[in-house]
Amino acid sequence: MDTRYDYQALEDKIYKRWEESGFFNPDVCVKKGVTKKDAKKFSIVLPPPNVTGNLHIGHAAMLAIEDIMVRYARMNGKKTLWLPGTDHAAIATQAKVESLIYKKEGKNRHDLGRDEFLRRVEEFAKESHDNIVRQVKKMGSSVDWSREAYTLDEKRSLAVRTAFKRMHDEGLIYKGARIVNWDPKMQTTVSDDELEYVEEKAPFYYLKFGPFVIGTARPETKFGDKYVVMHPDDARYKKHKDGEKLEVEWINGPITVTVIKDKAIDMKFGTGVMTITPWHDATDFDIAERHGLDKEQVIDSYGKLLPIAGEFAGMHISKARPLIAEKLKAKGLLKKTEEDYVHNVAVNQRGGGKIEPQIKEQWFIGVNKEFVLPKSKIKGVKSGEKTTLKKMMKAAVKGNQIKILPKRFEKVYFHWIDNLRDWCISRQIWYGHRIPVWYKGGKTYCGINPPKGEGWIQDSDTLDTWFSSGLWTFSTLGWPKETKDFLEFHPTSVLETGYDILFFWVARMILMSGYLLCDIPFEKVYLHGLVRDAQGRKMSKSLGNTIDPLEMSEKYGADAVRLSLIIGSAPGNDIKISEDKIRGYRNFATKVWNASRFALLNYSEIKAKPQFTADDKKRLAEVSALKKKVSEHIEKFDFNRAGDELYHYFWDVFADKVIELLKIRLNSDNLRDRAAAQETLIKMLKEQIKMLHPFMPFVTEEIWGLLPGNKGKLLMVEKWT
RNA sequence: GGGCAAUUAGCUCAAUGGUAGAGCGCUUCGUUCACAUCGAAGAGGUCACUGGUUCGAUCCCAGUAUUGCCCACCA
Repeated sequence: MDTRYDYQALEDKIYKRWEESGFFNPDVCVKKGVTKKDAKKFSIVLPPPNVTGNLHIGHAAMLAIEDIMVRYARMNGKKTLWLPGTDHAAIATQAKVESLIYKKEGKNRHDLGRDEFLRRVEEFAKESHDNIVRQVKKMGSSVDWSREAYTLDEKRSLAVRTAFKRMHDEGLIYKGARIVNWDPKMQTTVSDDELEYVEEKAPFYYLKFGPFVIGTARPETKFGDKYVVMHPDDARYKKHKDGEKLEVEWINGPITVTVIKDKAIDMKFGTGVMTITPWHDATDFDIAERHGLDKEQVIDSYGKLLPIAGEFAGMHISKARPLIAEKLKAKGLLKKTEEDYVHNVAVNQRGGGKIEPQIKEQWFIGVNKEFVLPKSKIKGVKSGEKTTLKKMMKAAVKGNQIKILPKRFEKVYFHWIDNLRDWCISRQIWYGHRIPVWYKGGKTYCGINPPKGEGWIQDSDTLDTWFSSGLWTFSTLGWPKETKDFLEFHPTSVLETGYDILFFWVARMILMSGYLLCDIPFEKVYLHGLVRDAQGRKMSKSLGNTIDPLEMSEKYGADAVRLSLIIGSAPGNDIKISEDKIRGYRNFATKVWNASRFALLNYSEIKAKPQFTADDKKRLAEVSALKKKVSEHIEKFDFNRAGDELYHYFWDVFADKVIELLKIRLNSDNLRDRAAAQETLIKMLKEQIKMLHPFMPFVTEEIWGLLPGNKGKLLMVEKWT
């Protein structure tokens, strides 16, 4: 046994042994007798990484946490499935490939055409996938590769089309002209959750509008204005009655406007009066809907003004804005300009442009539309009783059927549902699941397979990537077929992911599973924090503070990287990491190795019957007590404390005290005493190696195989107790 | 505007109703003895502040301050 633990040489070899054993697959475990046939299940799906490139340190944290749960469950005799896969990440992947191609060849997707472009994306996705698989393996993740899935593969596509059709036929999915977040750069809609707000400084104009003064940062939207809105309780405008008509001199001449009273107006903001642009603003759209007002388009999909803008038609809004302000000024309509007004501008999170709200024909999932669950397994939703997606999503968590940990995120979840609007699921991008709807003449057909007959044209839109992710807990198990896997492993035991995708993903899974299966997708949700640098800053390429888990694994071993991501951060809190911290845990791995080496060097087959001292018994009892504590912590998802206890017992007590005290007795002439010392040492070590396995699987597996009586055995399927 | 969290050693963070812990850093000493990727010893903290509950509060409660995050909104 070498002085040093050579993780570089060993980790890949160990992973290969695990893979070849087949024990990542629960069926093999049953077949080979390491798991009982009727054992309880423990199932978890891997949150599929996007095929946009490499795994980052956040993925490593996720893999470490999940692997601890999975290895613990497996060692406890559960029928354990950890199902891996990757996500096609529609818009993110398309944006990435588009930009790569543009940089390299100066071409955009339209230059290449849909087929060729998709071929390129697939090529990129494949490479990215292979890379991800390599990295997942490198971290020691005990996932069942035989069941690997991709959100865009054939089986998952069938699930998507089936889900779409069922929701479409129920009327939950509908096509409608509603206001959406339009990204003029990517030329697609994005959902509310995909927006990011950035502060922007812009001039803020106060304009004379008949007897009123209105404020705006966007004069370019004002061409179609013909309604002026104020709060019904606003005393200042009491004399103006709802529905009153006024003649007003405006940008391109006199217009007739109608007074509207609506409670959405904030009396304290500006003058308490505003004009509305229903086509280009969500709040305005809602007001217009409430009062049945006309909606007019002013800006086109590319951000250019339409003929309604008169002389400004065809001009891009960014260019037109100052010119319009000038014209207003010349006409004496501009009362005041506030420079450097700070407001938030919505931007497409996925590398897109500034959002221009537009009214568009899109596909939506109606979250307030009533339907009936035939055979509800969700507490709080009765079979045959009317419910809505919103109500159902709430009920699943409210009844404690799904537990979200840490518990504070339950509130966040409820709050999000309260604010939820219909989910826009269509995207005008090419990479993704094509909407399973076909048109011919005036006819529309929605089906799992294309309609028979000539001349049908499929809807050109694709689905929001989260539509397919929402099905992940069961599409990966074979749904819509009632497979053995599906019956055995669904609902899954735990869903573990970062709190940043609680809405995007966790909530959508509850929605999909609830409607399609009348059941919950998972029993528990454990949310981990975001990984930050030693100063608590977000890791980003521009800050240059990223820590690459692969590079760190090469340098210090995957076990060290895993421990550094687990220990020292409380559940749900952000995880701080630094190279120093990783080095610290590398030292621990070396410590474990050396202590084991010492135990082995001092082990011999002694015939004498060991005569244990009171101290020996006390130590062995200590280790049992430790196991109890560690088990409790793991079951409560408190991996930090479990790891911390193990670390300190091993180092401070076992290595520094116990071994030192046993040294004399290990050379004793009293054979019975010597045997007792040896036994105590090996037993304590074995127990600790076992307990450490979920946390640092590589070094412990290697040591296990070297311990007496373990030749050829695999620690990963040893019994925990 | 609403909500959530944090505030503990030089730095980054844990834990706990009974005069505080770790990693890294720092100081001193120590390598024939598993390990210098080490060991031993040590310095370093009115646990943000103010009240309250309690025999006792860093921990529970209320308030204040600062920081961070989430949601809504900014016409």
